[in-house]
Amino acid sequence: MQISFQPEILSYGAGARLRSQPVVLRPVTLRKGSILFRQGDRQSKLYQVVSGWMKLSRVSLKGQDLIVELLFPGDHFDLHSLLDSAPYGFTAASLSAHPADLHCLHPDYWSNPNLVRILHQQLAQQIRRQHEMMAALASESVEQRILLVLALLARRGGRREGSSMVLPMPLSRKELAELTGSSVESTIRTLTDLQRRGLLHWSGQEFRCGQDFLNSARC
Amino acid sequence: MQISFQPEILSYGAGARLRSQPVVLRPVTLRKGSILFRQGDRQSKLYQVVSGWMKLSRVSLKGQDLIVELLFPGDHFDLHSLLDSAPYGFTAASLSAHPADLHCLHPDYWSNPNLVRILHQQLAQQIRRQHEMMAALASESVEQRILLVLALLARRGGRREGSSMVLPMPLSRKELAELTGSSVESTIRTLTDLQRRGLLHWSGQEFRCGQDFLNSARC
DNA sequence: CGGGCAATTGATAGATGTCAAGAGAAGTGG
DNA sequence: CCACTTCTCTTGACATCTATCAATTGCCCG
Repeated sequence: MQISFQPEILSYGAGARLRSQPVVLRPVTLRKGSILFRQGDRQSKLYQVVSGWMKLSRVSLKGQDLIVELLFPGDHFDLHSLLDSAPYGFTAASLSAHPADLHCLHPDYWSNPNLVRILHQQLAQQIRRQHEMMAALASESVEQRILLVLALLARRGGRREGSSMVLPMPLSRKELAELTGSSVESTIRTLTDLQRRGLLHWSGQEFRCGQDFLNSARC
Repeated sequence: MQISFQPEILSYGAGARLRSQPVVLRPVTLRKGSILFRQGDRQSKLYQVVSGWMKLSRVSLKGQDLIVELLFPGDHFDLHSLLDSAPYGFTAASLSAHPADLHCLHPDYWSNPNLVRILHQQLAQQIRRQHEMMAALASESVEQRILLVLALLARRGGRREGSSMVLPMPLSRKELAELTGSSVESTIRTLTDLQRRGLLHWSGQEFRCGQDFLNSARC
């Protein structure tokens, strides 16, 4: 079952049209779980997520994957590989359970002031989310880290239903573990524990939990 | 004893001189361990580290501090608070054992293309370091995380002496713990363990270790 | 039908946080 | 200059969280 999710594709304003150039170079479609580029690749392009979700992940010394960033419709990547021209520090792929549609943008994005403003905004928010995740990884329990991810998903794709929140869970258990920096087993144990305590319910790819429960993830 | 450390203060090129405006608005001097701004403050200025070290830290839910970024002479901050105009997400302070000198830069930095290029470079490197640290926090031991910090200090202020590296350790044990996301006790235990195994020696604020030992921290 | 993968549960070991206590260093005030 | 306080650094004992290993189930896909 596909989760409906209204994309917030941003318009680039008059700047692009005035120069009568198309901003979108070409569309890209990814099957579920397929890789767009790999850690170490050298080309640096600008993509925008149109539908579906993308994950940016790196492998650690021990061969474990860590999802460094989760991308939603409207998000651009990779912003910082544009700033320096170093090779990609991570692998970009669609989530294992969902296909994704992307736009590969025209290389002269820097001449479009509207787009540049959007990119700067997204870059700053990305850094803030990373700080939050670093703090959580450093000093909080697996439960708190999962809560943080749930709060993120609620912000980006959740809807209220009475006093509870319904949020999409496009991630497999393995991906959720890679995003929270814990093992699959610990992640599952924590989820079932939350369900047993009546704080969280799920069916298929939808999670449901109390509003105040999510708020306890605030930093 | 003060550690000598050659600052790599970058020149801003002809752009600033051409407009015959001074880039440096005013100098700032911080005593050891004093706070420049706090998490939640709303003013967003651009500073450059001239001498000494700065730390950017945030407090987690449990009241623990985590050092999110360590700044060396030549580094600018806070770059991403300039991009959006949200309040600071962390507290900026000099290290507890060293004073620091800063430059508060003129607010029209965006019109200086040379400076913008430098800022973009530093921003990208900062994000890459954060990804590295996130991966380390998620899946590596305290020893590996300390090694990562030592490698960083070696890159930024170390010197070779024969086959071994001598590197400055401006951080107190507490700060080193906050930077590696572990408790002070675990940090100390790991350090003494490394010394007992003959891999690391220290006297005062200088650490000495083998080159190949540091290389084992590479990702 | 069979193979492979995701999800789940149990048992166990190991790493690390927490608490407690003491030594040393540094700052402060008389 | 000396007592006093305060903070950092250090070590030990212990509890607890979480990774790891192992095994089972169920599902999807060929």
